[in-house]
Amino acid sequence: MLRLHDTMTNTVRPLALRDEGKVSMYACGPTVYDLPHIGHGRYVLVWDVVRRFLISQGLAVTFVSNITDIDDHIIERAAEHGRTEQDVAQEFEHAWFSAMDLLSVLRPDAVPHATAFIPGMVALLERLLASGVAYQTSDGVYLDTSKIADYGVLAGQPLDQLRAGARIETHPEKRSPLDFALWKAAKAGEPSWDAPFGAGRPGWHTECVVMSLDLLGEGFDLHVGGQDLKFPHHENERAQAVGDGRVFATHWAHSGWVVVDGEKMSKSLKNFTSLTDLLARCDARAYRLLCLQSHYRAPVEVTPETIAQAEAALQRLDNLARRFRLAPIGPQPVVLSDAEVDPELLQTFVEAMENDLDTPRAFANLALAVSAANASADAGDEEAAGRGLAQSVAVLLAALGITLRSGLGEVDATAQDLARSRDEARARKDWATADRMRAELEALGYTVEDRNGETSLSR
RNA sequence: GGUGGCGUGCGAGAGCGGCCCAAUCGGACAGCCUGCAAAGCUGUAAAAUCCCCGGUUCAAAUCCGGGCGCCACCUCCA
Repeated sequence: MLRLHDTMTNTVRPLALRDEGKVSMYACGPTVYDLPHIGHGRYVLVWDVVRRFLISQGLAVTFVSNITDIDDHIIERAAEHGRTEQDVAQEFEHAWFSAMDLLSVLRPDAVPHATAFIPGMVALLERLLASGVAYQTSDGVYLDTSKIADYGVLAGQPLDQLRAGARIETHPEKRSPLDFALWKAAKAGEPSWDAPFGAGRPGWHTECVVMSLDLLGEGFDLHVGGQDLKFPHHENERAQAVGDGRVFATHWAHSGWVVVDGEKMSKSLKNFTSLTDLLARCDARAYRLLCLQSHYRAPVEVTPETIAQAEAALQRLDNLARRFRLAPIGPQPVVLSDAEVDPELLQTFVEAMENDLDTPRAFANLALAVSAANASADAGDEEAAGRGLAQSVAVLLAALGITLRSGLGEVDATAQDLARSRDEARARKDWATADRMRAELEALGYTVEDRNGETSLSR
């Protein structure tokens, strides 16, 4: 079983499944008020890899990830552009999923929208108010964090320290600076929903509890997200569930962030690139590979240079697929028990992955297999051991969400003729003509390689 | 102020007590292969303080203590 770092216990421990053979997993999704940026891409890739790996091991994974389609940013953006909140949310949700598709990130099994779960949230708040865990102020409903016994477990610091560090603007009606808004009372011109405790809209932390518990049930297996969601967001989600007397996620995992020149990529530092822009400029698989080559909890440096390095590494992998004429696998998930994979390679792969998702080591092992496959082909063993290894590499990469491209697609008639003429020229040792034809083919966008004395084309 | 983390070749980035004179990828150079290429393989240089100092140990990049430097979280943030 996969062993993952658990934020709550600060240990690496095996996933303990509520139902045998089934994994229930929740990731906080985007607030759709702007284009996704590279940091979103990384966390999404990390958890997609986890999900795919669990599936590859034969587990039935239910993955839920929400869309926050109402919040301050969306309202602000709508007001700026004279549009409705719904309109803004739809635009950026569309941009989000376009990017996800380019990245080969599997769609969640369910994509709950906050605005579709308001009644559940209202019901939760009524219960929390009734039991005294929440209280009402003139501008909404707040959670009384002092009523939550182990508040602060995810933050990993003592309560008084959290309070001391709280730099939130003072709010006279809040009982503690740590208390957070569950419901924001309606303001003129802003969207709102009716509720017994006054019209308004939900606070950010409220949606995820309601949606995750609704769709996955109490005590679901794994709640994931970026490190910066640990506190306050995840802490506050959990506080509401605990305050409601319910068992929340039993395992919490957090991924590291994207860094530029050693600094976290963020909007305020203006050092971010939108994911949409990145994917327009590079092979989306390269970004996945770059993320795979570092550990998911460590920061990863994303610059044009590191992307170019990953693209070069990918090229070598694609070359392998071309050499052995491998059929593409993916992007749908792979179940490894159904695939033919070199047993030794499979074992090292699974061992690395199960060890807190050691993708760098898993990839290093695959790279070794790539060399071995090529070497045995060089030795004239193209159809036996070499091919089996190459195929195994392709399967395991597919299990990580990377589909190799052989580039051996349709070659049009002109190119075929040229290739044939070139072979004739080469047979006569007319190198000048042959080289001119090679240049022509390259100009047409083909990669030209001589294989077994014949011109081999790919692109 | 508190909490967590990090510091490994030219770049990225593993390793977390012996198998490390430090994986893997990218880059450089050379050889083999090729008519020449491309692809590929092999090898070489690159970390002689694995930030520094001290300690534990038969054994430390890895553990402990102390420095120095950097980052993040404690506020919307993946």
